[in-house]
Amino acid sequence: MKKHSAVACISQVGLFSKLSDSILKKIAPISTHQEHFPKGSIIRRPGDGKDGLIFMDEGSAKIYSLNAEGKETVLGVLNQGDFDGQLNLFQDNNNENFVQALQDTYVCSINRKDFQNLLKKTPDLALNLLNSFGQKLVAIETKSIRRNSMSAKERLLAYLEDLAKKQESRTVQLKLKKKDLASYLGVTPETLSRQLKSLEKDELISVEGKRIKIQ
DNA sequence: CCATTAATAGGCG
DNA sequence: CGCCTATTAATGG
Repeated sequence: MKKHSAVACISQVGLFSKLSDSILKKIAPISTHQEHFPKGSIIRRPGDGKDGLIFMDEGSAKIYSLNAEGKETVLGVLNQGDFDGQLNLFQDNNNENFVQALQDTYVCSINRKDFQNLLKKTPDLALNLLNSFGQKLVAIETKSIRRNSMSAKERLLAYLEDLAKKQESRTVQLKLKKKDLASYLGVTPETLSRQLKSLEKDELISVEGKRIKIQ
């Protein structure tokens, strides 16, 4: 395991990144460091009694929920520096989502009460939090619009373009299994498989397993 | 290895 | 496009 610095962990989280060192040093001692989750293990589950914010120090995770029939709906992916669990910062109830490690993952967390106290004393952090919420809202909105107005093929391509921008490369690496990506995009795995083929035939992309090159 | 899960293919409504 | 079934590929123990 790599050497872990509390401040280093926190400073790479987008939510905290613009804060001054002196504030980071205040956050570090009250956050929990550093929990390891092996690939496939569940980081959060409904009713686990854990509250507060989690942030990804290393690795990635998927957020999903289960419907009444036990089917999984993938809501999103957490990558290094992302955070989740904000909802229960403001209420006592746990939300109904699962978070599962996609690779061996290290997670830092801060509990609700500590975070709330910190928020009161740190206006900059409150502002950052507000901005982060705004970004999440925009992301959810984008996803919703795509779902309603774009074909599966267009949605897939738009997703890949987003990923290319995020990963800063025309060759993207899927973190999700294709069946999970299908769930995220709101299509069946069969449809995803066919659309990938179709995009390849259009010479818009080329696929090698989970590596996809965008032309 | 074997067993399970994931990915693909083809047919049909 | 989703659903179903069959086959193949990949994964994990």
